Formats: sequence, structure tokens, C-alpha cells
Amino acid sequence: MSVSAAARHLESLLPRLASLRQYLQFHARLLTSGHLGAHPGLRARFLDRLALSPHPAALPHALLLLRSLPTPATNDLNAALRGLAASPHPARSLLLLAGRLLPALLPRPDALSLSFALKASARCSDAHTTVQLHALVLRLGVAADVRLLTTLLDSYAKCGDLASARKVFDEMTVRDVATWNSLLAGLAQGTEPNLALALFHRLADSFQELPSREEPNEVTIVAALSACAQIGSLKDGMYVHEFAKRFGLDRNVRVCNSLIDMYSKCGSLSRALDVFHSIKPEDRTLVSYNAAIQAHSMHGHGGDSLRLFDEMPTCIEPDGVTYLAVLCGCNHSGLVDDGLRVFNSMRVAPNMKHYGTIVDLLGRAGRLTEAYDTVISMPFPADIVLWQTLLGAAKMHGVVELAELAANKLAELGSNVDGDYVLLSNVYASKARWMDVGRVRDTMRRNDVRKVPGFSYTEIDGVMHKFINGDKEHPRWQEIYRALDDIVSRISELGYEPETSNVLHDIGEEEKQYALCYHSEKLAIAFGLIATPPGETLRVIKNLRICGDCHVVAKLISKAYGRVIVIRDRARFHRFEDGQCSCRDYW
DNA sequence: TTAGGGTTAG
Repeated sequence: MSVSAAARHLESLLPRLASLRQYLQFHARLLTSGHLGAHPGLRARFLDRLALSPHPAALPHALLLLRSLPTPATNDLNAALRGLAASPHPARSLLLLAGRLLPALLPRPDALSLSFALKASARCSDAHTTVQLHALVLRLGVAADVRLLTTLLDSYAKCGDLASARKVFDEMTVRDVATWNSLLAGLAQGTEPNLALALFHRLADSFQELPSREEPNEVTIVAALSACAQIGSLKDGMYVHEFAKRFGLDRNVRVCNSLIDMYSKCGSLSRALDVFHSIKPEDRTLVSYNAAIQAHSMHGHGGDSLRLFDEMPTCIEPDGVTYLAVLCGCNHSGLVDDGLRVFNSMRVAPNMKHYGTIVDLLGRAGRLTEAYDTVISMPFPADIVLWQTLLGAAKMHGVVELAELAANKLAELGSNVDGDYVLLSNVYASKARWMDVGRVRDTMRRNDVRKVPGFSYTEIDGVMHKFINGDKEHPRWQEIYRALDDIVSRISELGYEPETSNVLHDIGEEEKQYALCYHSEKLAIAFGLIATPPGETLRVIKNLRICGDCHVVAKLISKAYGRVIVIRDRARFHRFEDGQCSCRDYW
């Protein structure tokens, strides 16, 4: 066989390599045939495949091979950078580029090298390294490369530096659809969903901004829907849905999965389920089921969550998200035994969130010993949220010892938020232990307690209005406060008395009532009442869990004013109608 | 020969 024929033969074997043994044999033949040095293209292709092979020994072997080369080429380096960036230890990719993994002189990196390194810094959330790589992009003179700059933008966004991501975007002279998608997704996931939506509207208004023959694609839609879901804006969500239809993207299963999530989080369970049923059964993925089960759960339909879970085809294995969604549904519907049954039959290892849901489920049901036993027998130490869950259960059932224990753990873990103190103080107050109530208050004062601000949104005619507890920022605040006075007098006739035990301040009863009266969700509802025609459904989104008093008030308003009120709090939906809530006061 | 963007979670 001539040299080139041998090389062609090896080349043809390359795509068929699978086992580690085959890779090692191939390596041996490269060595013995002399092609390792004589055929750098073949060598780099082999190295690339080896470094990406899923076998755990493959990547170390690729690095060994790289080290054995007297003068590695840029492509050899890139293969290793790529493999390391995709590995469980992406930081090693950065060490390699910095020359700390190879003793020999490094070949000069190119745009591709930087692309892989940026992927690695994104996976490490290493903003500092992303900045350094940005400098390297400029130094190497490869800053006109759309793909590289998109990767750079994405890396900034994934490291949480949205300002720099935006700046890269703004300074790019050519942007393709992936560039837009990258910033869109970065903003949507980086707690700037409103900016994401503004960017989407800019793209939707004139996608002449895109290179010719390029259109928004399913990634654009998924990212935009994720922003709508976070904001809870049904109007924007429906606009994105219509937009997707125009481009024939509404049949795409990933778009459908995002639509299910969006409609559910924007308060429309029926639309979410319509989308789920519109997907052909054989096209439904695990995520489709997870999103639909979660939709039932958020809306308090635990029985339906269980039913859908049982109906999952056997070819789709439930994952941790599926179980969490089902458990959540059981929790919100008070289905204790079903929840425990599902938890005990889990076929994946439960994580902190699964335990959290079970502890909440047991705690609400008054099974505090079991809840506590669950916490201390978990295979990992409980986190802050879990102790807060237990503290909440202790408060609900007036168990002082457990509340104290949980509060001590919270202090140990460095939690210092007002809610913890309020719960502990309320347990003492329920037992008339006023000295202890005072002691908690003193501790609060000493510790400079962090207040988690409560705020609510409501969408009226497509405009979002934001309210913070007791604020007077809204242009119509005087009308809103007058409406609240009217509300209080009308629901008082139905027997309303303020539930002031949720307020812990060193203030008198009347001031406590004041503090409660202007909770953000009440401001949002009052505004909704004066800004919409009679009978229209009011939709409110709250960042925290709804408080007991607001829950009572919302029920009474729904009766006194003949309005359906839908409140999405941090955990679920409450639908108030004719004096009742869909959660049946179990939340 | 090798590069960029995405959904579900207490």
C-alpha cells in the first residue's frame, strides 16, 4: 500500500471508531505508519474525535498524545481545548490555553481556540476569564468574526455580565439570528425578561436587521416565551404565539413545550393544555410531560398531575423534574399519601427540592415528627429553604421547640431575613410568651435584618403596573388608596377583620392594620378594580407567597365585587371566585 | 475537520 493509500485507509476508519480499544489501535497505527508526524490533518481529526469520545479514559489519552507531539499544531490544541471545554472540568480548557497544562511551546491560538475557551469560561461562570479572552480576541485581530463574537456575547451573558453582553451586541456590525438569540436568551435567563421582550419586539418589528434570507427561528421563540412566562404577560405571550404561527414554528415540539410553560405561568391552564394536546402523542417529549404536569400542579390540580404522570408512555422515563412537578401537585392539593407514595417510588435520587416538597407536605399535614426525621435523615445537610419550610410548619401548628431548633439552624446558616423572625415571634405570641417575642425583636434590631421587599404586578390593557408594599409611585395612587378604603368598608360588612399576626413591628394595632392594608397585592387588585370594566378577571403576579390576610381579602373582594381574581405567587396560582379560592385555603 | 443561540425545578 502506498503512503497516500494508507492514509486514505486510516481516514476511512476514523468515523467508525467507537471503543477505547479501537482508538488506541488507531493511535498505534498512526505512530507505526509515520502519519502522526507526516499527516497533521489526519492527526488533528483523530485527536478531535478522541477528545470528544464519551469514554472516561479518552480525554486523558488525547492529552497524553498532545503532550507527545514535539510541535503541536493549532488544530491539535483546538481539539484538546474543545474536549476539555465540554468535559466535566471545563476550567482545564482554560489552563491548557494559558500554557499551564503543556510544557512545550504552545502553538498560536486562533479564533476557534478562543471560541472553545469562551465556552469553557461560560460553563465555569468565570467572568474574569471571559474579559481576558475578550482582550485576546482583540489582540489576535479576529474581532470581525460573527460566530466568535456571538460566543463572546453568550459567555458574558452566562457569566452574569449582561451589560458587557449588550455592549458586544451593540458594537457588532454584522449580527445574524444566533447573535440575536444569544442576547435574547441571556436577558431572559438573566432576570431581565422585560429587556428580553423589548429586544424581541425590536426584532419582530423589523427583521431586516437580520442578514438577507434569515428569519427568526424556534430558538428565538423559545427564548421570547421564557421571558413572557417570567413576566406573566399573557398578552405578550399570545403575541409571540401568533408570531410563531406566521413562521410555521408553532408545530415545533420545543416551541410547544415553551408555550405550555408560558400559558400556564400566565394563568391560562386551558390554553396550556390545548397546546399539550395539539402535540401528536408520539412527538411529545419528557419536557412536554414535565411542563404539562407542572401546569396542573401550579394551578392546584394535584389529581390531574398524578393522572398525567401515570399516563406517561413507558418509553419516556420520568426524571427529577417530573417527580418534583408531581410532588408539588400533591403538596398544593394536600394529597399527602399520594405524595409519599410517589416519593418512595422515585427511580432517580431525590435532591434537595424533592425533600423540600415532602417536608412541606408532611409539615402542612401536621406530621411534624416525620417532617423533622426526613430532614435529619437526608443524605446531605439541609439548606436554608428547607429549615424555613420546617419553621413554617412549626408556626402553623404552634410547636415552639421545633420552631426554635429551625430558627437556630437558620442563624447558623447565615439566613437573616425578616420572615424567619416573624414566624418565630408568632409561635411565641401564640403561646403568650411575650418575653420571647421581645427577645426576637431585639435580635432583629441587633442583626440589621434584611427585609425582602414584596411587590406585585398587574397587566391592564397590555401595560404592566408594578406596586411595592405601601408605595405611592403610581400616577393614580390617590384613586387607588380611595378604592382600598371602599374595599375595606365593603368587605367589613362581610365580616372581614384584619389578620395582623403576620406583621412584626414595634407598632400599635392600628399601624399594623395600615401596614397590611397596603400590601402590594392589595394595591394591584384595587387598581384593577378601578381600571377595568365590571366583571373582568383581574390577574396579579406577586414575587413572594401571598400572605394570609391578603388571601382572605381577595376571597371577600371576589364576592363583594363579583370579580374573578387570579393571583400567581412565587409557588402557585390562586383563583378567587365568589368568596372561595381554588386552593381551598390549603397552601 | 473542528465554532455561536433554546424548554421543564421547593
